[in-house]
Amino acid sequence: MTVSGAGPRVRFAPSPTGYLHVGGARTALYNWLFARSRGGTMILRSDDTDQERNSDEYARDILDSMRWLGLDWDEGVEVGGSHGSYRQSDRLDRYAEVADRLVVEDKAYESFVTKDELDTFHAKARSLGVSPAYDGGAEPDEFGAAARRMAGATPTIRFRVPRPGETTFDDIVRGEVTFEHSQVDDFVILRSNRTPTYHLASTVDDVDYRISHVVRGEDLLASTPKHILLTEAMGAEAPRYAHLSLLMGPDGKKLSKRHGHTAIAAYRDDGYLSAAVVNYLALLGWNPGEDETTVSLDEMVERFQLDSVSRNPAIFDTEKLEWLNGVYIRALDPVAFTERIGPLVEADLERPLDEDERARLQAIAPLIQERSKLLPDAADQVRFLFADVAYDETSWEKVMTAEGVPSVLDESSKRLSELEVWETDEIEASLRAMLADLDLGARKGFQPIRVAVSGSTVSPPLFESIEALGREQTLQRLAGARGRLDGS
RNA sequence: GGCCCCGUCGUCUAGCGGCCUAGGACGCCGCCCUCUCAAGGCGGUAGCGUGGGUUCAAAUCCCAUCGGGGCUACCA
Repeated sequence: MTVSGAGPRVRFAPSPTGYLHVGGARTALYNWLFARSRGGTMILRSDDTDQERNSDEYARDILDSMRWLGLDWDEGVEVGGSHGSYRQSDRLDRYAEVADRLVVEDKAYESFVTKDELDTFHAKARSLGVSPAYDGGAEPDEFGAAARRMAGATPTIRFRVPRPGETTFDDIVRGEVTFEHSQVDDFVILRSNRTPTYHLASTVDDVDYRISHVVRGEDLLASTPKHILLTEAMGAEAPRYAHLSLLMGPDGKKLSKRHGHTAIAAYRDDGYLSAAVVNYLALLGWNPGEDETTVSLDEMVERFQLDSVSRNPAIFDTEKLEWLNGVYIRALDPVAFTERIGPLVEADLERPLDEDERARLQAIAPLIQERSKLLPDAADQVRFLFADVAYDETSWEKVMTAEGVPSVLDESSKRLSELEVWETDEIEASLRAMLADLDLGARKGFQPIRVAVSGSTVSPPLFESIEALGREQTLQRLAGARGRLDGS
């Protein structure tokens, strides 16, 4: 029996300002693994306070991608929960209320300083080589703030960072980290349009929703003292933090579009299996132990340890992902595999497969299954079975111009036409007998047939392919190749 | 510039003072298997950024240095 509230409460809080990318997905995964391995609660929150950049399309994509990866959530967007809305845009009043209360308690104050003035302040500080923290002390004299206040301008609300002082916290993956308050600006918590900044909204939610562990990207490490200070100002106890290192591109730079796909959905669309993606993501910063590489979500849940997550930034390199995808494709049940590739084959052919074709596809499926790293690879490999032969010129040049090819085509055609049973074993026996009679090696003898039948030097195993193709088509293609030879 | 984080094969990582002649996986190379291509089997290539310490002993601890990254918004 599960006691409510016994385990940790974690949240994944993406902003719908972009697709769910691989870095975010890894953060989501680690949050999920932590919750699931500790009997905790996974919460999905939408940090949608940036009106300008939000979009429904992104919001949709994030949810779809999460579900595709198999990462579910117990509370949050679309599933609800006992804490009200899990969309920050629904809680704007709450954030303003907290900000106002902090002002009343003198833990925050109204500020009329403009962004430009502060930029100047920071630039000056930097040129002097000193820490650039703004503490509100210069207001209102040094700036035009007094005038603005008199003119009735709407202020921002800034948090009053206690000075002097420092904030230290014990990060679960990084260990003890300390920030001097002299490095922390009195930061804006409520904009002049009464809208909350990330720091306020995120912190208020973490407090209100009783988040016990904040697992997020390292880009937020330096913001953590702000969040802790805010939390304490609200009279709450700060959660434990775990900052995950960032994902890099192959060149060691921050991962971005120019390194290839960063959106999870793009991997799904390219024919990756979610199990492979999730497995690969898990490996980026965590190892299952026992020299193991291939692990299911269930196995990960069993072994996951947040404090053993790596501190090193990891480079996202798709080579290993591709290999893993191959592993998962091979592990698929043949029927399931056929069901996955069927639609891809039909899309490729731009027509539906009929009953007979489906059966033939199912028959060769196991053979192409072990030859596919990506699902669409499979469609490429079986195209010749359902469409007209398209000769690959390089392949043709390579094998069809050799001596003795005409006789191989003629002879194989003759023998196959005389075959009584159209089955792989019979086909192979007959063609091997032909090899012996013609005194040809397997390579020399079979490659022309392969090219004639499949159009390429690379194909699924020949005899099975011939069986799947059927006698009529096989003979027709053998003759077609023969004709092409004579014609050229 | 300032503050903070990080530094083991090309890549992801194991390692937490002697078990390290540094292990595994991907990649790459070779061999085997073989009707092509894969898959599979076997073998190989390649690394503790650098310099100082501490210690009988350091990849493991300390310092410095170099390198990479993050933050430094009325963006999240």
